[in-house]
Amino acid sequence: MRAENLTILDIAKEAGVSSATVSRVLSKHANVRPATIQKVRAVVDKYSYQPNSIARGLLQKQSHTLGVILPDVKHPYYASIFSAAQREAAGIGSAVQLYKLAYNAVITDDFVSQLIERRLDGALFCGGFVEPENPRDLPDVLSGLQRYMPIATICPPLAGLNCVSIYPDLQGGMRKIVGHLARLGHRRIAFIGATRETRSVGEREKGFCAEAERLGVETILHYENIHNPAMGEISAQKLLSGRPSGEWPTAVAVVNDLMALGVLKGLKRMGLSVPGDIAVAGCDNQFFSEYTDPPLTTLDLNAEELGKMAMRQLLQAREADAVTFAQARDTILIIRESCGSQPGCGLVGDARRGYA
Amino acid sequence: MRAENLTILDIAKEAGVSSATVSRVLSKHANVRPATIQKVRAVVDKYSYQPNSIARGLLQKQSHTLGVILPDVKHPYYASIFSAAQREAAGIGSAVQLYKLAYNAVITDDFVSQLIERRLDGALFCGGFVEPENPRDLPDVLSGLQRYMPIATICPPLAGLNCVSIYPDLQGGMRKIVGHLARLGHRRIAFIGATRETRSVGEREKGFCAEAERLGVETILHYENIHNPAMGEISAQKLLSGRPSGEWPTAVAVVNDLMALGVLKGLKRMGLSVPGDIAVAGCDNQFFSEYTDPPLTTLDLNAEELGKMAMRQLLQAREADAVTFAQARDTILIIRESCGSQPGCGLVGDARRGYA
DNA sequence: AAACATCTTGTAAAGCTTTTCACAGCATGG
DNA sequence: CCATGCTGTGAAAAGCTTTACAAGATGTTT
Repeated sequence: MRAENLTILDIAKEAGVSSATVSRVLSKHANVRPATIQKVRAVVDKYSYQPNSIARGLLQKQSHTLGVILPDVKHPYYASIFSAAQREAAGIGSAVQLYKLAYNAVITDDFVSQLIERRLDGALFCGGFVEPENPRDLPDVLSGLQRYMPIATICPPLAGLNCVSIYPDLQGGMRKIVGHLARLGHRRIAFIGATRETRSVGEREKGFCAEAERLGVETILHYENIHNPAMGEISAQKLLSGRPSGEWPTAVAVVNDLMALGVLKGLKRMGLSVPGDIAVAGCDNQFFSEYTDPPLTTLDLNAEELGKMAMRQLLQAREADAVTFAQARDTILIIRESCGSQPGCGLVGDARRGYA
Repeated sequence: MRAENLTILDIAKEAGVSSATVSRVLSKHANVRPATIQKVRAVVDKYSYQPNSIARGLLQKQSHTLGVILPDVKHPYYASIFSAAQREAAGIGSAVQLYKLAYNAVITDDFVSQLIERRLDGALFCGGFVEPENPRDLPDVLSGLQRYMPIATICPPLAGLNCVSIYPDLQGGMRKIVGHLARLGHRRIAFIGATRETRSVGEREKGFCAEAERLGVETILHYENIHNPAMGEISAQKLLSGRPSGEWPTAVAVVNDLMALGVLKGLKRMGLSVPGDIAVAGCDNQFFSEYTDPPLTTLDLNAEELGKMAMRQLLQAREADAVTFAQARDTILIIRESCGSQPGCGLVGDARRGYA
């Protein structure tokens, strides 16, 4: 367990050269005689010497480490983002660290201090804590962080903060879902959402309502403050038992697939068939969405692409000095069976998510 | 974007004290006059100075960073482990980094070098790459790493390697499943597994076969080399179409819930009902297992507990010098409906997995 | 053969903090 | 009043590497 304490000096001495030469051999090979390279290499290999990247980092003012701040890596959406971010960073030899922050947490100076102390090369924020509708002093806190490292968020741009911002076009996505349902003949559609104050839910609602109005479809909005399967089950029952069956929606658009999983179960438990009695649409296209009963029609947000792009931009932001970059990414409607089928509508697609 | 370059020296000068005093104020407060503390604090706050933990790490030979090596953080089992490890480490102010290695990869010296260069405080390995039945030089490579940092694995102890090793009692778990199925009257049970050479699959098989033999139950072993939902679907069809329907198993134990998801779909597609025609049991108790159709009877490995314990032991291993620690953790049979129900068997339990 | 360019290598500083040691000031006890 | 011990603070070293600069070696050109 005791750490080996070989330093570059030890190697240099044994090879009969200076530490500078060893360093040159180990890094760039620039202007060092082949014979010397060999000599040094031999000693390095003999002791399998590993340079200390902490010392290097201190000098170069780079930690080769990025921080990713998420509410819950067990949630498949965030897992996809994190995974993609990791791969992108690993591509240039950087590592990613996970920091967890409750979904609706306030980002405090104390939290930000952690990131600063570690002198990360960048921070990627993703979750409700970075997208409240009333930002309070959020931009201030993040601006403070930004004096030390570039930051990126996976949500629409925050007023008062110039940073990288990559996000799914949720408004457009919800319009696709409403359009799809309307085309199937639904005239009264419910939206089951969560924690209304976040932009990611707000955007959905906006797109949902806008398209519904455009098409003259009646809407019902239902909110819960947690969006997991269990709450989905409850919300389905609350939604229906709250009104006479004559006023029930004929279709439900759920804020995400996880919650939709529960909605499906809730409806089934009430003796309703999907899509026969009520159509259900989700959002996220998780790996399990293809295997629900019935298979879930959903919106693919391409979380991996979001994570990859956000990290890529973040890594580039180190170079450039102007780091304002905002981009909404398109979503894809995945039509399966939970809304009834509509062959030939031209929107069909499938992106099966795999495991290593 | 430009980094703020305030050092402890700047703070010391402005406060009219030495850097040593500032350091003392910032860390332990031991033996420094209240008036001085106040004076220093004021300056620190004024500039919101953040000490550079890289420099600290260099001196203390600690990075306050742990590495977790996984095949795929999108996989819910690994996500749970990672999440728990992160929480445990965060509890003492350490961060975790994710390193990805293909499930059946060979751990190379190059890979290990990454971890060593970063002088991590420990490494937690979890995945097929650390549990081959024929270890080749795996123990050697890991022993090399171990001279720099303690390591832990979430799999049974590897011959020739002394490290922390926390793992689910898969043998015992499979016995529970077989026992449950036998009690329900099944006399011919299939096991659908994957990548047979890994211990995690080997253990399952061993427990499966041992209990089946003990109870005089006939077994069918079926292997695929990938264990995802899609492959589950295929394997169900291969399993049945490969033999006359008179020789079909009446129950199937699947290596994990993910694959079981596909098995359920495959059986349904063949027009078979679960559990009516064939019973299905999974393994892992994922969040979605409660929401399949029918809800999946499965084995809870308590991945979070595994991750938490492994990380806890790993963190402790830094202190102690003897780091051999092996522990099999018990599993819980979660009885739902996919095997038919068996009320009053005394094994019922449920552990709903939540999201933040 | 001298002057100059190029290549190779070493010296030393820089990067930022923590910690050891020493010292000064002060109080306590004999 | 002196010896002793404690408290608070500073100077300096240590931790390990990279890099700017200088210098020596080698080769080329006139």
